[in-house]
Amino acid sequence: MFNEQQTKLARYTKALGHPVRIYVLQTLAKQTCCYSGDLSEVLPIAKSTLSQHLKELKEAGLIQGEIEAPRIKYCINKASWAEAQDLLKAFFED
Amino acid sequence: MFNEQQTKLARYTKALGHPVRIYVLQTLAKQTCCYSGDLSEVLPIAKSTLSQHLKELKEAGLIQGEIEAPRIKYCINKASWAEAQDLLKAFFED
DNA sequence: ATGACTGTTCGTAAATTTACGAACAAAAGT
DNA sequence: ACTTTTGTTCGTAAATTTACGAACAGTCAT
Repeated sequence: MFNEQQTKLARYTKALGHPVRIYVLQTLAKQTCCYSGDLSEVLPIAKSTLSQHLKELKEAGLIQGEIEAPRIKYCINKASWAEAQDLLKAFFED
Repeated sequence: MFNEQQTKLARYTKALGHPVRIYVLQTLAKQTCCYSGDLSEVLPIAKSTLSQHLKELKEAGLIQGEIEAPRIKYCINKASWAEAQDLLKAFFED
């Protein structure tokens, strides 16, 4: 029923659909990358909850985590980020 | 904790986060407007489910319904549509 | 007034989301 | 070895989302 673009767009926007995840993505997009702990210090939620949000963003493909023991450095996944941007651009340009 | 823009962006993207709602918005953005029945004929979901999705889009401000008895004509809410577009543009332009 | 048509609302159920603290795991430093 | 640091996973609970059919509520035509 739905084409690839519609499905992808829904997946990306769903991942964006929470203030915490918007904040995380803005932070990662501005500065290159950051650690989970950096976010945890600022955000008014439990570490475990943040971890869940990061997992969702990871599963949507928007971010990726690199191990930098004992921490994990999270960065934007530039390819997916660009794809989401393109899909949204096309979406609004109808 | 979150500013107005982040909250709004999350609200808009959350409303976009479902294939049915993406489809509806694309349809409304392409053609000027359409009736619930037109969508219902095409979409593989119950009328009542469609009605719920339309309600969500309405509550997010993205669409509006005009009574054209006995039907309801749904259209994009251009102001909110433009706002969502601007917020997303700014979001990706960081 | 009685049907036919359109779309919403209600009641319900299953799945998902959001959130927390506690427990756990991996790696580094002591 | 043991402790500290970092972050995930587990267990759980409450709220929300998605979906359906049935019932309802307007409006128009007969």
